[in-house]
Amino acid sequence: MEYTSLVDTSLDLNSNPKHFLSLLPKQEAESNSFIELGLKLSSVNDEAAGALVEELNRLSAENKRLTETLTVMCENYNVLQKQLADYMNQNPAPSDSNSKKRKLESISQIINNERGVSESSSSDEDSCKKPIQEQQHIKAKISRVCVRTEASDTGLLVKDGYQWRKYGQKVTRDNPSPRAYFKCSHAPTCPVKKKVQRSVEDQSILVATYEGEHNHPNQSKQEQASSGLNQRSVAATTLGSLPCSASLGSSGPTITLDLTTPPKPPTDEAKVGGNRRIDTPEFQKFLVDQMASSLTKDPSFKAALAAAISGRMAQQNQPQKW
DNA sequence: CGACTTTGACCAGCGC
DNA sequence: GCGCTGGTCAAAGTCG
Repeated sequence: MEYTSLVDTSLDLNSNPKHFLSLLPKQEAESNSFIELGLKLSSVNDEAAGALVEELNRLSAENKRLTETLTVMCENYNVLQKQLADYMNQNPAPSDSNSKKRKLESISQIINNERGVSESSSSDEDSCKKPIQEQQHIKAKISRVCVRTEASDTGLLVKDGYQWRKYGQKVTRDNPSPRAYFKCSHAPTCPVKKKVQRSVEDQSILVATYEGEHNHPNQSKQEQASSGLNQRSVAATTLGSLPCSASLGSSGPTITLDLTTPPKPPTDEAKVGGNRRIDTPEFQKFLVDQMASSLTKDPSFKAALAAAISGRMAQQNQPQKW
């Protein structure tokens, strides 16, 4: 079982447009830009387009670097898991069957820790740990999300679009920061629970552990969709409202890495309040960052772009009209 | 006044 | 069996 084979570490569809341009005939690729990939940005002036391309190139480079980092982490994970499997073989667990809840938790925590900090895991990730879980049954879907917050932000709030009701707080032994316990309060029957605690290594990172699956739609998305916003703008507005860099993977089946930390606008003034200086180059760059970040996270955008590209490639075989 | 948060008490699992 | 620990409950407090 290769962990790396289960994780798509590439986001090159959105962050490496050159890769797809290379799939096209050379002359076409040379004349093509991201604008011509169906994004209809023709109304944007050349300067803005150049900035966008430059930004995409920058994101591409960053993505590549982070992908390499993740690959190394995955390799380390595989090595550790192999060692763990060897250890388990040499020291078979006693057959007392009372599911060792805490033992399992500590094992998975070790594994998670070895896999890096800013990583969210999901049920698919759990399949990577099958040798362990085949021995120990896990009923609830457990996922972990790491969220970087402002250093000054001392709260334990992770904005993920759901409504949570805090029902407890504890100081745990292995971490001086208190752990907060939340239940999903949107639907009374929703069994999802969430634990939020600051990372031991980096106090600015909130580690949220989700247990279970929501049996209702995400409220914020629902509301915004019903108010006429499409998902892409929802993502943009959500990200824009977040004071942090978030890796959300609570409900999706895939591991989600936030490879582009949403940059803060150059001034708070540009970000909040009615005195918004939206015409400043800094704020426009911020918006570009936000949009690029949103687009890279949007699966539907990926699908649409893939469809556009494949459609475009299909057109290659026919007389070109554009 | 209802919803939410806080916080001490309680309970169950686990190791010794 | 006992103590430690994590998780949950529920009454009291807070807020809009």
